[in-house]
Amino acid sequence: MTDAAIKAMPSLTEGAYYALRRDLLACHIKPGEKIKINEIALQLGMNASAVREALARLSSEGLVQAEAQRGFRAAPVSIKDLRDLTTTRIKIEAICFEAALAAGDVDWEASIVAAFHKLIHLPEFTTTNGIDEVNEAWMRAHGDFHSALVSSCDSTWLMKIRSQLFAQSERYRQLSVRFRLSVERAPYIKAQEDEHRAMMEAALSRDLKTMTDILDVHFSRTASFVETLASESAWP
Amino acid sequence: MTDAAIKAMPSLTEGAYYALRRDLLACHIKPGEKIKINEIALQLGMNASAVREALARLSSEGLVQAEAQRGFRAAPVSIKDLRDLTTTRIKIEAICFEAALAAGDVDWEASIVAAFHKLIHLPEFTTTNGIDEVNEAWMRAHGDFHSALVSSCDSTWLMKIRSQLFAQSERYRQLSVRFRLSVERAPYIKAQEDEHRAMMEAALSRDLKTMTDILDVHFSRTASFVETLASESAWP
DNA sequence: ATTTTAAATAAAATCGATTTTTGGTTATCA
DNA sequence: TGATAACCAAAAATCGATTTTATTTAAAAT
Repeated sequence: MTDAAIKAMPSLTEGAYYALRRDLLACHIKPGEKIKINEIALQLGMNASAVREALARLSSEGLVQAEAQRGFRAAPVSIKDLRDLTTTRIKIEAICFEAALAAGDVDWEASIVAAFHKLIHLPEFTTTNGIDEVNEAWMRAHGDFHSALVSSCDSTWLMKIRSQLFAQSERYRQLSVRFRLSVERAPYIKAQEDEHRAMMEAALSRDLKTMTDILDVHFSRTASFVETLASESAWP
Repeated sequence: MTDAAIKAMPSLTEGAYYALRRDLLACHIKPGEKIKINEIALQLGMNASAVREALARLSSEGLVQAEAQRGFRAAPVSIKDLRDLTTTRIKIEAICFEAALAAGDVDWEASIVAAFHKLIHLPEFTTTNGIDEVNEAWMRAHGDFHSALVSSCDSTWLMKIRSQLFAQSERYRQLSVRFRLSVERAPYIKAQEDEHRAMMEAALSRDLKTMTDILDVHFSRTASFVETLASESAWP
């Protein structure tokens, strides 16, 4: 987030919140890393209090950990947490989709088709000077596609829970692409695209069972891809 | 929370957090009510910054609403929200219980039996000078019983979500007992006790289907009891 | 050489004061 | 009279400084 963008926010605290959130999701602040309040405040050109407040918010969301008298650190990652997160997401997303199905009309269907169309026309990864990065635009489109699938779900609470879990998993995904890859990426990308298409079709044909099955495969496969990379770079 | 208890907390912010949380759950701070930071700070004998930080945390939990430049207010209540919350809780609690069943051993069963035993020996309401209050001890025992039912669930994420929703619904329950009652309470209490017993039995006999059915009835009935009272005192 | 104690440093937590914004009130003008 | 503008008090947001706590480093002692 640029300085100008931060100043344009409704408040400095909010600016700090979004800036930190973005850095945390992008793993620019690494999992488990100490967050020095003064450093961040200096960096964002604001007072420490505003940063503290933003961090307090993020701690309730599970993106940072707060420990009394020793400040804040980026929430750690672990295989155990990734597995828990994944199984939980599968269940929550299925419930959201069930509700979405019940309330979904033709506009909902159209939004899925549109989101899918955008998604398949973007590359997932870009390679600059031999360094792999997730394509920001793809990331957004991917999030939008999954959101579209459940967008007609009218439960505020379910959607809030869902987006919280989604943020967590984004962090794991980001983490995985930061490492040099020994695994071949092409089949992974192919499988993912197939699953996205199958999800769209399941939604359009209002097939809950198929959708939940694909969601399970989709989330599980992504998680095990992340796990594979994790095992190579030794996190707990 | 007493002053001494606040000072004993690991930090002032944490003291403010728990004090505010308790007041919010007890509806001592009424839904939608403006929270004046300086007032709270004065009241708790600490600086406004500490209070702000606590409020920031609570806003992520959905117990308070934050609006830039116009501070904080207790999260509002509404029939719509209560209904959404209730259906969401029914689903989440069912998932938690399913996981608990899978991992539950005899210790788990014992903890349920123990929690139930404590619960039935406490009165839900106490009447002091004609004013109804929820019995603090019953509240705790009730929470403990429901926790016991899912205590063997090993998913950190599910349990975190569950406790967030539980806190929200406690607030609605608290709200309901603050009003003079036109509805007869005895049948409500009887139904509730029967359901608790049925839940225990369903857990002990490892009967998922029965449990989810009772959870549905239990949460729905409690919610409609709250709704009945709400309609008499006109909240949205 | 390793553990214990003490001092120094760095960071977090807290505070009191200042600035900014808001919401309400009064005054002014068409 | 009704709308607009200027003012004012209250509250929120932000800041800079102080106090407290943790961590590191150095010194002393076993």
